[in-house]
Amino acid sequence: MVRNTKENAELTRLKIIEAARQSFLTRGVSRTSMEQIAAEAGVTRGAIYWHFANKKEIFTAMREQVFLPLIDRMDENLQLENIDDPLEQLIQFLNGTIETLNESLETRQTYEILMIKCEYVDDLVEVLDQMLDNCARITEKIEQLYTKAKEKGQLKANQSPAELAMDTHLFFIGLLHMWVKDTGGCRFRKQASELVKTHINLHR
Amino acid sequence: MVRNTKENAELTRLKIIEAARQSFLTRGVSRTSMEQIAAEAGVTRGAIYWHFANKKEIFTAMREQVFLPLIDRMDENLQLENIDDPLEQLIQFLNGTIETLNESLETRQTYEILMIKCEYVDDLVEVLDQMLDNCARITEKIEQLYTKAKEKGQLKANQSPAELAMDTHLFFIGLLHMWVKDTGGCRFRKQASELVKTHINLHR
DNA sequence: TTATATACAAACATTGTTGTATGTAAATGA
DNA sequence: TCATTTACATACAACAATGTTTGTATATAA
Repeated sequence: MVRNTKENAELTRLKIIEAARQSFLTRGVSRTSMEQIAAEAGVTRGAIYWHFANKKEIFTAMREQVFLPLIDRMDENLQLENIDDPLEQLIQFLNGTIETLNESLETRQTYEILMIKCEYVDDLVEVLDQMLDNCARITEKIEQLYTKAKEKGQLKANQSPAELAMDTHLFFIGLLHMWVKDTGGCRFRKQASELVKTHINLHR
Repeated sequence: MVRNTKENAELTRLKIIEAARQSFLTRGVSRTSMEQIAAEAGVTRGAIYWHFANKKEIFTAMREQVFLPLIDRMDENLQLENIDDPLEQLIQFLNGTIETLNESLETRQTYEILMIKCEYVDDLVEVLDQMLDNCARITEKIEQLYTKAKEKGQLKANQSPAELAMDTHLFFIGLLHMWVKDTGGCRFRKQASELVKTHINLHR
């Protein structure tokens, strides 16, 4: 059988992405060859070059598979109307990300690849820029929550929402990095959500 | 001239490391070939293979050039005797790292390579482990400082030094990452030391 | 002063990798 | 039903990279 149906074709496309993720994870993005991805997916390079122009396109597809839904989730999760406990909302948003990491293998693996199995050079620098933009958006959202919290008197005095948001955001970036690098699973992964609560409570 | 003196040989060794750093920075560690490093250093691959067994050894040498002195600095900078303002000491320690990044090009470049131009696979995973160990040591030091601060009544009540240390450490990891990724230099690099002060003051 | 080790350069052999071009059977549309 | 895409597999060409080997002029030590 040389030609598959449309559905099967989409299936092999997904198989290729999955195979790429596994290969990226064990060999790193640069050192992974198309041949290795093909072998892992049980197809030939021909199939890959049919679905993707090059390795970067597979990489992008893999990334979007995880991040497009995540961005959607963020947008709906951080609606500002009808919030009666902004700080609790913030905790749940941050811990929601941790939860996703815990529950979804592909999310976990993709984060790990993006953080420590990928070199941001040439065409991939734009990916970094996108991630920075995303970070800026998250900081804004956090700041809005802190503003609400301040209005409701949840915060200690003399703390500006902007400063708090930056502090929380940097904390969370650090936490995510340690969470991902802690592949042993002992030091950070287990207590991550506790750390989030502690952090927010420092601002109460 | 085929054979150099000892001194000149050491000089070419350094030239090779420097060339590697430049190449790693622009092409990433994996995509950098020995030939490219050689060209950048103005020597042949023969010279490189004389001084180093492979690319990983160059990488390690580059890393040690920056991190061995840095660890020394940390050890002497965080002596616990005769501290009368632990929180101020902590601020100065953290900002000292920021300062080093600002002043030393090679430190800056090495950090950037380690963070976003390097894939931690195979033999390089041990490098990650070393970095995690180092992180743990730093957290300990920070905790000791917070303990001192608590003894001196510098902290708000009901905050454990261990929790504060973890919070500060994660904050700082996040800050360093954003500092490095902020190659434009606008968003984080300029206000980094202000952010550190703000963060610590949140605990006062 | 001479033998030997040093600090490389140059050439070699092997293997890996990429993109493309070609082939082809089956699915799909008219 | 037949022409045309589609969804791949296979083969090809060209290059890139690595590690090793060999060659060699010169420091250096004895």
